[in-house]
Amino acid sequence: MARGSAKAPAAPPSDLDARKATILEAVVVEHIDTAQPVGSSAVAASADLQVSPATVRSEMVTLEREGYLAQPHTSAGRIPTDKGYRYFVDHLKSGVLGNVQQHQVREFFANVRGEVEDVLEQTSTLLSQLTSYTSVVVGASHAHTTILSVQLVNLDPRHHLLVAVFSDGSVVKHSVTPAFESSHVDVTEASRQLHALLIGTTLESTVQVPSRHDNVSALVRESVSVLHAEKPQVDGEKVFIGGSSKVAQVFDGVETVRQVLSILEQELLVVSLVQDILDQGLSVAIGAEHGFESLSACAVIVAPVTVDGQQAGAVGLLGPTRMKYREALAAAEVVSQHLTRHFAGEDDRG
Amino acid sequence: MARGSAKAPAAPPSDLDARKATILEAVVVEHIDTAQPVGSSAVAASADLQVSPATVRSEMVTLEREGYLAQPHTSAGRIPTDKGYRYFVDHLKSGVLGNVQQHQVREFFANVRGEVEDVLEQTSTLLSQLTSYTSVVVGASHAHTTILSVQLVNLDPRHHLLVAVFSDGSVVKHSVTPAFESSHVDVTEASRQLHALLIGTTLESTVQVPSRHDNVSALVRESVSVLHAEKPQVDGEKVFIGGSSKVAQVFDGVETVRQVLSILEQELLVVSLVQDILDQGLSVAIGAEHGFESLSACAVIVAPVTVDGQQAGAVGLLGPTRMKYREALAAAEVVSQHLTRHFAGEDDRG
DNA sequence: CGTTGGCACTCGGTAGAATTGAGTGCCAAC
DNA sequence: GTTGGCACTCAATTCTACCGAGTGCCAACG
Repeated sequence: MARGSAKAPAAPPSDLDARKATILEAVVVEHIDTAQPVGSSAVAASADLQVSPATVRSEMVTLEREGYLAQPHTSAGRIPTDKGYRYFVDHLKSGVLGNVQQHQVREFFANVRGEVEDVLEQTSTLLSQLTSYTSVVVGASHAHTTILSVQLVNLDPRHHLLVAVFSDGSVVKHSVTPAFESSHVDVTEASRQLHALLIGTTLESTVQVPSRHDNVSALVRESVSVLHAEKPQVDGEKVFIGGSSKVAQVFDGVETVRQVLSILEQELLVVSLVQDILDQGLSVAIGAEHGFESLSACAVIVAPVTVDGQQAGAVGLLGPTRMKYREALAAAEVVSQHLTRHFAGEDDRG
Repeated sequence: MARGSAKAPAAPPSDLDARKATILEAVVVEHIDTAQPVGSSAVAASADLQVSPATVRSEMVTLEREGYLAQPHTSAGRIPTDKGYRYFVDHLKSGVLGNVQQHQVREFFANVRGEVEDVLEQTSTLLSQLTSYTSVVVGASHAHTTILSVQLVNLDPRHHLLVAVFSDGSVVKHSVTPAFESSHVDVTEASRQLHALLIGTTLESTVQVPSRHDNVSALVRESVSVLHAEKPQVDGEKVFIGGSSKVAQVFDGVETVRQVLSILEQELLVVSLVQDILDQGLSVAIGAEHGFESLSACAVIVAPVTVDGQQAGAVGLLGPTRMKYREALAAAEVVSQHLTRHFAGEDDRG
């Protein structure tokens, strides 16, 4: 913004005139870099607007009154508020990844192979290394994928294992422990029936379960219900968190570190955090924009990963509100695209 | 030690006389409690030995000379060295868990159900809550368990999924992506052959793979090799880490926190750390006793979990060298026993 | 001889005072 | 509207003094 030689006063979509915008940007950039309050003279020097510190100062009072900047105390420089960061991010020209990092990403995706889970896990590590922030990779739900294979395996007379394979290559296992004992033959038969019953269905489709009262039917009923109960529980979503040690470098204050780690421990929270942000149509959530009280010192960047046009997962980055948005956004963007392409490629490779 | 009315000078297995031992113990206890250097008068007051601070002091110089204690600086109290902690731990009468916590553990194991992985994960959370330290639960390797079921599922013509179920209820999946395309029929046949070939074997046993050159045989060969390659890779060991946020509370110094988290991120390291300690026959590793440079500020407590007398996993706790050994040891002990019993119970429940 | 009280000494931690300096707000002048 | 000048503010730094916990040493004591 205001970087180009904008001649028309065609103000940016928001309500700041060009000069205020430039000043705000300068403050944000500088503060992200130094973590210090930034003063008028620094702004006057850095930005290419040819005005004196005094002028900058008077603009700053306005910016402060309007909530974009704050002063830790009188006689200190200004720091951006969450609103200030928000403006900055909204008006950010999408950055480009550094060459080294671009190379690193390409390298990674050229060589990565193996199970989806492994890829996602490694991706989270990659993303964290790229950015020095903690990364989050949320794996796709397989709610919509069809079942390719179901099998009931007999562990012991009243202890069986239901194993289902989905068309996206994911495997779900669940124990089935009915109150009655079953013979090997019964289990095999149940397995056969389950196979016939469930192949080609999704976890969302309803199936006609047998209502007879023999052991085999009971096994089948229990298996089906166990399998379908799986869905709302985890929705098949896996979370991979990379670089949680970065939290300790990037935040100051033990208490903040503890709180952030504590959230990261709870995978369900992380999933819903990421999903919330995506649902809001955002790619960045700053401070209180996500509903998490204890993450108010954080900014979260997310980028969806799509398969067949459907959102099937996401990558995210978590850092302090003064994180390097340009780089981090670029990294998340690039990685999510590569990931999307990776899965697409995998699907039609055969 | 020295707590009981020991009449004989039957010294403890190590080389400290009773009074030195008492003093050392007092210093350790106090320092664990307060995190401060402890002085001679404090020791004289706390321990039930009826001597003056001066005497304590003169003993302390000896203890320091012998490497059990250290002084942060002149005119400060003493701090235990790793050797001091070691002595303390070696002579620790095994403590008992608090009532509340005992109850909590019993409650937990009475109600816990579900897949092994879930149990282990929840156990790690439990253990961390019990102790306020970060916990580690290492899941059993299934190298020795037999294969109950093998299946090759056709995802697309050159993309298949090998799913194996083991007698311990674990499931392994692995993609098989041969260079050639295979029909559905071929895959089904290969699946059938694999089943016949592998059922009842372990990952360690060698099997006679067909040497013919048709597609099906090739599929079978590739599947078998892929499955057996699984073994050394991960050895089926899963790691669950609970309460990593505790790291931030329990250690001081951002750098330490970062280093510890950084280690915890690398699951393989954690596994080998735990295994190393167990292999040494220890239940506690203090400071440099485990080989990990960056964990020199830590103590690690481990307790094996056995199934059928075989070590099949372990639980662990990670804290600062000045951790509450008695409680933590008791917690690890109790939880590992419960876990052992849990798995035993599960096995013969049917 | 081991134990003890006494005592001088050390040195980190704290509290207060003085100082510095970055940065502001205001204002008069351009 | 912009600017230089200027008085003012206040966190951070430095310095000083001092306190006191704790030590090491020693002479005396049973």
